[in-house]
Formats: sequence, C-alpha cells, structure tokens
Amino acid sequence: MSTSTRRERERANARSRLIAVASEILEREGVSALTVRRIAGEVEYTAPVVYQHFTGKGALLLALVEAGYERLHAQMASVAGRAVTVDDRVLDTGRAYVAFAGANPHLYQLMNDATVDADDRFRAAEPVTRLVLDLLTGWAAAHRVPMTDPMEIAEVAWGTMHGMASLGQIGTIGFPRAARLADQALRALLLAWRTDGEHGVRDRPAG
Amino acid sequence: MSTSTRRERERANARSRLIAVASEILEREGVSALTVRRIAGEVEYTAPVVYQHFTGKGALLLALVEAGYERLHAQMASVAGRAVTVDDRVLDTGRAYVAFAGANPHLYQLMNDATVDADDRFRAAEPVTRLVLDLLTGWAAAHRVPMTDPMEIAEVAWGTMHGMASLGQIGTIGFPRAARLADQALRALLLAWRTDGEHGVRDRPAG
DNA sequence: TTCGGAAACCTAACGCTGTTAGACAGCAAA
DNA sequence: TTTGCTGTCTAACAGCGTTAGGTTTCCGAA
Repeated sequence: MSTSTRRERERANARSRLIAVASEILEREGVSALTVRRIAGEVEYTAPVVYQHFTGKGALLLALVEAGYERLHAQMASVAGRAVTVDDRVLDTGRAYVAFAGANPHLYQLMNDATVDADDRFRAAEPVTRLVLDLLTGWAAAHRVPMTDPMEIAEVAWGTMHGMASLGQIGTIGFPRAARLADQALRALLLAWRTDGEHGVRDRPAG
Repeated sequence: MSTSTRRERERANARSRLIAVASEILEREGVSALTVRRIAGEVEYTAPVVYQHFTGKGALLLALVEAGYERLHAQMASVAGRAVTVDDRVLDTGRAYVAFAGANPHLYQLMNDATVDADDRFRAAEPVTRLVLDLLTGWAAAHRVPMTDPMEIAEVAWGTMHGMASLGQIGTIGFPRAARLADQALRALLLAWRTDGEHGVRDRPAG
C-alpha cells in the first residue's frame, strides 16, 4: 500500500511538473511555443508521456487556464480584502484584474482565446465571477442601491474589465493606459449605478 | 498592354475569390477549418497558388480581418446615420457592434484573436475607432459635456463593447443577453459622463 | 527467491499543417 | 520559330497532435 501511494504521489508530481513547465514556456515564449514535444522535452520525457497525464493537449491547456484563474482570483481577493472603502474595494479589484493581464499577457490570452473551449474557460472562471458578484452586491448594499439583477451588474463589470485588458494588449495602447481606462470605466459604472433613478436621461436630437 | 491589364485583372480577381471563399469557410466551419489546402481547393487550385497572392497564411487572414472591419464599420455607420437623438445614436451603434459579433461569431473571433498580429488588427480597426471617436465627441458637444481626452472616452466605449461581445460568445450567456448587457453598460457610461462633475463620490467604509 | 503482471517509457508511424523548390505547360513578344 | 515569362503543378520538408506496439522496470504474491 505504501508503494502504491508513492506511485500516486509521483504521478501527481509529474502532472504538476508538466503544468509548471508549460506555464514557464507560455509566459516566456507565448502560446505558439507550447507544443507537446517541447513541454515533454523540458522535463526530459518524450511526447507520448503527456498523454498518460492528460487526455490531450487541450486538457493540459485547460489545466493552465484553471491555474491561471486560481492565481487571478487569489490576487483579486487579496486586494479586495485590503481596501478601506467599498468604492476602493471595487476599483482596486478592477485594477488588480487588469494588472494580472498586464503581468501575464500570454496566460491571459490563453484564458480568453478560443484555443480552449469557451464554456470550459467560463467554468474555470467561476470563482472570479462569484468574487465580482459578491463585491458588487456588497457595494450596492453599502450604498443602499437597489439591484434588480446583480448578476447582470457583475457581468457588465467583469466584461468591461476584460475589454480594457484586451485594449492593453495592443502595442500602441499598452497596459499602463489600459489600467487608467479600466479605472475610468469602473468609476463611471459605479457613478451611474448610484445615480440611476435620480436622473432621467435628458436626450437631444442628433445633429 | 491590354493583355497585361487583363492579367492584372485576373490576378486581382483570383485574390478576391480566395478571400471570399475563405470567408465562407470561416463563417460556416470556424477558424480551425481555414487551412491553406482547403481554401485553395475550394477554388480548384492547389495550395502553392495561395502564396502567389499572399505572402503567407497570415496575410490572407489579415485580409479577412480587414474585410470584416470594413463590413462592421459600414453597419455601424448605417445605424448611426439613422438615429434620431444623439443618445440613441450611441446606443444603436453599440447595439450594431454587438449584433455584428453575434451574427459573425467566427469572423469576430478572428478579428480579436491572437491568430492575427494585434497591431495589424488595430490598424485594420482604425475606421471603427474613428467612427466611435466622432460619435462620442458629437454626443459630448450636443450635451455640452467637456471632454479632456476624447480618445480615452472612445477607447473605454469601444473596449466595453468588445467586452460584452466576448461575454456573448460564452454559451451560458449568449448574444441576446450580451446585447442587453451592452445596452446597460453604454447607458451607464453616458449617464456617468453627463453626470460627472455634478456629483462628488460619497464613499463609505468597506464592511 | 522467483515469477507474473502492471505500470512507465520509448520508438516508429500516421495524417495533418504551412511552406518551398523545381519541373512543366502555355502564351506573348522578338 | 524561338525565347522567356507567368501560372500551375507535383513532390518534398519540417513540424504538429496523436496512437500503436514493443521494451524495460519495478512491485506484490507464490
């Protein structure tokens, strides 16, 4: 029995070593360098070994995405926990999101590209979704803002952050500017959600 | 000379036929079906012929992206031209953007994936960027809202639309819901930009 | 201690990909 | 008619993800 558990341990170890090595390659050389032979070679194995730990390349990439969302969630949660005011809590968490994308551009790309199945990615992102949801319901409660559909609010905020992070990946924009855009967008959303109801829209004819 | 112009015409024709065929394959079967042999075969040629019209597969894909942004721009401009009020003009154009993504999911994916170089994509999107910029400066002028950095505003709006369109591609969200999210996000941004300056942020300590 | 079986790993190969080289046909100009 | 260019082909290259089949290694039971 002790040997069999050791085997299992070794198996799990090999699996996580593959993931770790793949992460390094991804961050250093981008998604195009992530070949099965290359990943296996980096831990001094041949390609078929990968298929004893993952059903295929897609499963390995999904594991990378899952690990990525865990890290992202941890960083967002950490920042959210340190904030003093509820508004700062939202803004800082948004900043953390964009900062993560800026610090791990290739990983962030993989976390949002069609390389990995969209629904699998969404499932992996679930903790982040919930964090954003909690964050905004907390914010709304503190400001006594009624929310008919909190999930919708969360999705808007989450999608907006992703939009700004995407802009950051464009060379002529970059992540410093994207961070400012994210800040502005979030401030605008918060202001609107607080203001909503107090102001009707005074519209004007188009020129 | 007449024969040489005919040759040029035929060359240009073959090029655009390749693009057209590639577009059809893309929309029907997705980006993974877009292989050089397949595209060439669809116009009854062999693969190497593609390299006499494009420097490589990347150039062909970029041409698809450029054509896509032209169509997107045309649809947005058309919708913007029909709007009655300045607010509707912005909202309708935003809706058109998300609707385009919903109607051409694979093309939209290609227009935003890392498959094509990010800066090339950004260049191809320039008309759309300018349209959004004009739209929002017009909106601001109509409402007498001062804008210190119109480009920043435009980027926020544009990025937000992209964020919502990205959410639409997730199966459990979908484009009908994404369209509503886009509407809500844009309304919120407009409201905030109009309200800004009139309201300070009354913040509260985090719970 | 020896034997049987399972697990781990390898080599070799398949069919696919983007891409290039070199040969061949057909047409325009000299 | 000959020369040369243009367009197209076949054949091949290296690389990809993936699978089949054989070989080694090691554990547990007889």
